[in-house]
Amino acid sequence: MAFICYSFRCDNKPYSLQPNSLQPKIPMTIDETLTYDFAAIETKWQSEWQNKATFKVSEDQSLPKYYLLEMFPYPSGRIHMGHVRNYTIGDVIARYKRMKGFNVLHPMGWDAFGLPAENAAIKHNTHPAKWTLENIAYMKNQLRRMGFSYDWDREVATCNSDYYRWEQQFFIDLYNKGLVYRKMTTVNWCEPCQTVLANEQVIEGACWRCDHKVMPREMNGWFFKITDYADELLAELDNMPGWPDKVLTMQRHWIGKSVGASIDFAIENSSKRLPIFTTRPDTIFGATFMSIAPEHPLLDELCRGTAQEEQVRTFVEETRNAKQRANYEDVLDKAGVFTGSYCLNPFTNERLPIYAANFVLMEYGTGAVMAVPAHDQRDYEFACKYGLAIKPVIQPESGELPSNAAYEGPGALIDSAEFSGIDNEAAKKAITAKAAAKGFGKAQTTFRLRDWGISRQRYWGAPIPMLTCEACGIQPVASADLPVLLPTDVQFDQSGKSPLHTMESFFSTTCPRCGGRARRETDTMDTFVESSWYYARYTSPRFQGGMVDMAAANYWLPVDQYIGGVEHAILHLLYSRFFTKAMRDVGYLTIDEPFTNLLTQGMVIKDGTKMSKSKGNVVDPDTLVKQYGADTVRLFGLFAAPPERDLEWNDQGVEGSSRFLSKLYRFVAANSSNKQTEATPETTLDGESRLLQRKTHQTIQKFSTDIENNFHFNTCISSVMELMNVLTTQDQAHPSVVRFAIDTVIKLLYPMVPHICAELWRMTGHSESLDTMAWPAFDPEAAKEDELTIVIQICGKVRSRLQVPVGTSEEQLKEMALADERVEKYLGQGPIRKIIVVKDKLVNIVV
RNA sequence: GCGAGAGUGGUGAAAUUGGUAGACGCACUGGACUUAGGAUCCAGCCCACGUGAGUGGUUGGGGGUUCGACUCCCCCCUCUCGCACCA
Repeated sequence: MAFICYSFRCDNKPYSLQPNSLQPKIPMTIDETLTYDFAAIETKWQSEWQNKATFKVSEDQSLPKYYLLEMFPYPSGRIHMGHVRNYTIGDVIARYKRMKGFNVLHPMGWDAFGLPAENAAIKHNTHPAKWTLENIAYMKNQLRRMGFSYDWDREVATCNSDYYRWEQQFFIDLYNKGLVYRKMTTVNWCEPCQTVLANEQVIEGACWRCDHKVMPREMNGWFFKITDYADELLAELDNMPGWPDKVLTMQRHWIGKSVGASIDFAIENSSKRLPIFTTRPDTIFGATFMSIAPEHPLLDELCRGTAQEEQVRTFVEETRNAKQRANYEDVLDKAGVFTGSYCLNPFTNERLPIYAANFVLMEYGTGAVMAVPAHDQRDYEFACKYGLAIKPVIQPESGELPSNAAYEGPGALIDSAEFSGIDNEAAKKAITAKAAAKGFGKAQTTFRLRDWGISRQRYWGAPIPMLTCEACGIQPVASADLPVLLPTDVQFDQSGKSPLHTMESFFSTTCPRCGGRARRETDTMDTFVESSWYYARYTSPRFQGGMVDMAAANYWLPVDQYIGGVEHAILHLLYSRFFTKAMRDVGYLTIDEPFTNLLTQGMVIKDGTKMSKSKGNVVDPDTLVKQYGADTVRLFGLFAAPPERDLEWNDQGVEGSSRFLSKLYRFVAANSSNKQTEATPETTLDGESRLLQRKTHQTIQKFSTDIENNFHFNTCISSVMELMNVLTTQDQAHPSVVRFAIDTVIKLLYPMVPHICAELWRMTGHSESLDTMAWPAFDPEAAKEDELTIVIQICGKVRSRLQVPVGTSEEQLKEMALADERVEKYLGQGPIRKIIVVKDKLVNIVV
């Protein structure tokens, strides 16, 4: 093939061809036709994709479907490198799956409700809707500029009433099913955000959004009964091989199932009973006292009139203050106080003093714990501090009981009446059974998971479709009255308090049941409610008959591949799983789980830490795209690290990617006259032609394997770089082989860098669209090596190498190895003990 | 404290079932072409010794299994993430 050489000079005069070996193999140019003008190319193809609606999809029963989804962004103003990485990974998969013959759903939308909009509105004296919509317009343009292949016809913005009205309907559906309830309880309050947070939104004791310490507060709020699904949410995790173990583990832990028993202890001189939950009913004969939470509702009654009453009240007050002061990491020293009352162990009738203890949590179990200091470390420490009895009832199989700690391991029961001698696991069942038979206990499973509190005291969210009638009490809004529109004519004050709370035109309404005066709920829903079902809405985003059109949902769902940050391992991913199950039970969906495969991509970091404005290490995608083009930015993000790992941003690395694309462009452009040649390789080839042909097929194989194997795009790209290195140096190869190699490179790289590939595809004379091209297949025969390098080891150390034809027998290899000069040199001393031959790999001679 | 994951050149990272450690990049060094080079091309590039051929060492540290270990087992160190007295 001929190489055209131009110099890259300001005067633009080509220099003459030089015959020496230093002659550039790749032409350099600023000639208009050969310059990689990424800006023009990218704009051109983006317009074409948009004008031709290339990525618009519909339900086509004749094709296998593939639903690819990336976590939709919050329209904060501009996209950041994390978005770019997330969406690039997704786009590669979407384009790749299309080439593999799938009908690919690849939608995009906006998680558009939320606090930043409201705060920005207060600060700039504008409206959250305006701020949000402007951000969406800007960011959408940024995404277009990246060349992502979305079906924009399915775009969804959750702040649109067309979206949230169905969420309100669903809220009512859940209310009617008893899966929504209202209660007064201690909630997590974030003062700067002026709102309540769900447990999942409290990270290390602080607000997930503003990082401010969360304080307890007594409040009324609406709850989703996610705990009704705790068992299913947990059990299904065992059946989700497409999710990373890390996420499965985190969810298991969060749901936190404990199997045990609840047992009622009678209170002395009272008709009331004190129920406890324990995972160790086998140790009940070792209970020597009772611990209850300072917030326990019976505490007041237990201490009233006793000598200890004053002390108890002081203790409760002090504990509350200490908890408020404490930091997340602090474990308070165990402390407690005798209440003055006793309860009775139902198995022994022993009197157990009841203590209020600061380490007992009211939110878990029953808020009361039977204390077995011999077999629980916390109780042990407490007993030591207050001089309470320690009574061992489990004997370890071997060895003695520890003298200065609780023994929490297995063993046989001792001093436990008729259960003595029984293995403790068997005793758990036997003791629970007896308690149940006698009517003072039962087997019980307790979860760590709490119900999801979704009331938010802010404005910019979906109104909760409930009201309180003066006569009928709490009522859902009538379906016919939906949506409950979020009013737009509102005035904000600097405090952040929601204008809805004082807006009579909004909250003043009538009861759908009796027509009397009623007050609307003025809290709005947690924005995580919107993101818990958007993936379902994308299947039929304009459907006016409900949340989803079931036919479309049945075709597309579940999501085949979901991609997003691991920070949502619990929050969003747990809520979405719950929503899918609840939607199924209401009758909107038929699936059990929303996301078959989950890819949690790593963070984009720079200088060792996550990019953030406060650290001043952010890289702006716009600047990069302007400087290098979208394809280069995409390529670098894919090449620098595998998707699940953190990506260290490196400006010089971006240069490298840019260089590679320029080189590719120049090379293909220089060879684009090679149009007439058939793109099929000839059957018998030799020399450089054979070498290039083999490398091409090997690259298809390697690339296809790596993309299927956890989307390891970084090694995919290196394999194409290797092919390019061969392609640009083997200038004696037959034009048809070169042509085939070039076509292959373009097809392989297309999902990653679609603009340049589309351009080169056309430049090389193809009339069909690359967007609908099939993924290249490789010929295993053509990929086969003729010769192999066999390593010769002596005692495991590499001493020599042999070039042999493929298929050389083990015997031959052995002979050749022993005949090798370099081997002889090493075999001077000692007899050969053994020779290990690994076919096509190595010969190891042990002396 | 409990749970999960990770430690490989100057650097980002590669290494089928245990079988040539460091592919592919970046940075760096030398050279070519140049008025110039931040473009492009050629070459070198794990460490130590040696002009060289070569020799020895090297995947956080220490042991083990094996003909052979980045890979498997045990102990230790460091880092990251999740959980936070869950009875």
